[in-house]
Amino acid sequence: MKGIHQLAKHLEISIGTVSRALNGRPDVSPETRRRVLEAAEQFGYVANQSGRSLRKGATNVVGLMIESSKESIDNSDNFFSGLTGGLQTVLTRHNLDLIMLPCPNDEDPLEYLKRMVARRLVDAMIISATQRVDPRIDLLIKAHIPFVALGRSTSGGSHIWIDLDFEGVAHSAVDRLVARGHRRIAITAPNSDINLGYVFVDAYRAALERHGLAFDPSLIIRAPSSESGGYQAASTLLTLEPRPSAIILIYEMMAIGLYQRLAEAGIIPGKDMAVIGFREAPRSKFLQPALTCYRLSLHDLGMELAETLLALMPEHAQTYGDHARNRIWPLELVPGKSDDFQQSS
Amino acid sequence: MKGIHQLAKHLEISIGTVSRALNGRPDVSPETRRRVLEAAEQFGYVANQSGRSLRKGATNVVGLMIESSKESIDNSDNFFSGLTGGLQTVLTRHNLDLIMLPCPNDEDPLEYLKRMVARRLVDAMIISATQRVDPRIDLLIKAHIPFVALGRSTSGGSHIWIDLDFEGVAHSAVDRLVARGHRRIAITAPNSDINLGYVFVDAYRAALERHGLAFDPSLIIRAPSSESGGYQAASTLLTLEPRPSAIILIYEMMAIGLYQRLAEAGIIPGKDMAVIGFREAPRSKFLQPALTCYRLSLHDLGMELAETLLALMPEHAQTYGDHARNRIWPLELVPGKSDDFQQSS
DNA sequence: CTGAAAGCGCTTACAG
DNA sequence: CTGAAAGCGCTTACAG
Repeated sequence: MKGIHQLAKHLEISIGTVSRALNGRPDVSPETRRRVLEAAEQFGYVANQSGRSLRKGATNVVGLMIESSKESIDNSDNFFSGLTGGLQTVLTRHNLDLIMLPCPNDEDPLEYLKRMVARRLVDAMIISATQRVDPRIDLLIKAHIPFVALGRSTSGGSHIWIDLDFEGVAHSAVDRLVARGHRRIAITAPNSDINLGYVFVDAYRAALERHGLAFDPSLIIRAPSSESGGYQAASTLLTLEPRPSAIILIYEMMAIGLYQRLAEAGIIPGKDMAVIGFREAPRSKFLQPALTCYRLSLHDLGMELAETLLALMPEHAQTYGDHARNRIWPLELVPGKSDDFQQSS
Repeated sequence: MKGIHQLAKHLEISIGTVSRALNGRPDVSPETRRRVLEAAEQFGYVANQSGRSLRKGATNVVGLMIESSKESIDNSDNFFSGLTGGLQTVLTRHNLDLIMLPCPNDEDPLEYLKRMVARRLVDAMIISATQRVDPRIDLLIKAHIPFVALGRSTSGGSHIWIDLDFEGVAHSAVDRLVARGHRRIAITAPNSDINLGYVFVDAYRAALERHGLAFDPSLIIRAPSSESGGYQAASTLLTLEPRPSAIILIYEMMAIGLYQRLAEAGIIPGKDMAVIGFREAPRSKFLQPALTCYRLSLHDLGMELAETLLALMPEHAQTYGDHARNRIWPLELVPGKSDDFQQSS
């Protein structure tokens, strides 16, 4: 005999009463509850999740899908460990556990997600690194699984998402550079179909237009979102004629490789070339000169993400109902020295 | 009606036969199997994990516990995304899924693990960042959960672990520096109770002894295992009298902050100070001068970890039985320029 | 080769 | 306030 039966037998009461006591039901005498709680603690009894889930039709687990094959994640500077902290702060309050579901590199993300959803391992889901066209969204909608997409997409439509304010960053960066006299401003863009690439490029274009600057497609430098990608991007940058006087990066780690490649060419960021990075990362502050970049609280973003997800879960909808909306997450400028370079035109 | 019943009804056969067909049992006619597989594919049917787990007494899920509060992990250069790839390569072959279990910062890791184990969310477990005294190990032994510890510990005893070859690195680094004439060699050590700190310091000490060099406790610089920790460590280093001519880092990201702090003091690694880093990281190669460090394949380590774990799981023990042993994982020297500095004594 | 039935460990109406 | 019983969705002896 094991599990709840064993505990019930030891206490000489029924398993129903044990269950009720453990689950905080009101219809249990204080004395019985005390005995049950005490015995459970003593024996380290915790309800078997499978039995519980099967009966309740819910797992009390929220999944965060991670695609480690996506370089944007593989290299991201602990984006997820920041995020999970915030998520858990909120989820824990409701006895929900967070698990991370890493999609194997050699498995199709859609198939992986399909499998996870069908198995009912989790009650709700967060997906990230949304693609321009992302069938995962259609799948989750069809499966009626509560979910929030971290990142916009052209897929889906009525689903809920939270995304970083790429437009705000693009406009802020372009404004800053234009104010310093720059007119040939390059940007990097991911060479994948990740949606943020489109958003960023479009916003950059709009910002240029606002300043009456012509859009030159050759100034969009496609490169992997990694340190090496930054190195590659700098190499490309150096071949452009006439050479741009400024560059905006879309991804935090690129600055590291870019600085290196520029140094090799004898070009000093902030002196000979204006550089604006993307998200502020622990590494950023050790770049010389300090990188101008944008700050966001991953913990707060994680909390918001959790609250938004809860708003979509029937059981918690009333508490978090007002969070069930799309949201653009702001980033705050952190001025550095890397864009000090003034262009005399 | 849902799940297997729905599928069985549609096919006009019993749920038992559907289950047998889906699970690849031999006692199903080829024609029936074909029909079942086809219908399952069409309807996207996948067995509910809770029902399955409850009946089988196994979840087919392996957990990897992550403590994001541990700075050694929080800052580690995507250590885990490398590892999970290797783990999944092996686990997928046996239809086991890997989930990552991030312990919330504000929860006691032991309590968290206890809860996860009691709930029977996973069949087996990998724990990492083992402490000198690590009650998680005793817990897992007592619970009879198959597990592998990534890292040694004084806890437990008969349990299975895999650990990096910190001794090998310490000896190799000291040998290299001594050969270049260095006699005052500092090392960094974590300021937590993580076991690798003890192993590393002991090996460093033994290596010094081997060369007839005196051990000076003031040359052990305690600092957080992060970029900032490297900065702090360099600050401490600069205050030591007489100043050490070489330093060995225990953690890959420290080099970044250390380089910065040394630069501020006008000290060039490889020229005025010999520096040897620990694990080779994507960032390392963008350090100037190139950091001498040690390489390991996280993917291979992940695979070995998975094979070792499988050896401990009753169902797979016969296939992987010979993997059920402790293992020191080797690292390979990657010579850079950061320790070129010769000390004329 | 297939079906009917038991039972994995829980939670929750229902009856008392 | 408590107990007895049903049933969540599966898998697997068992019988035929």
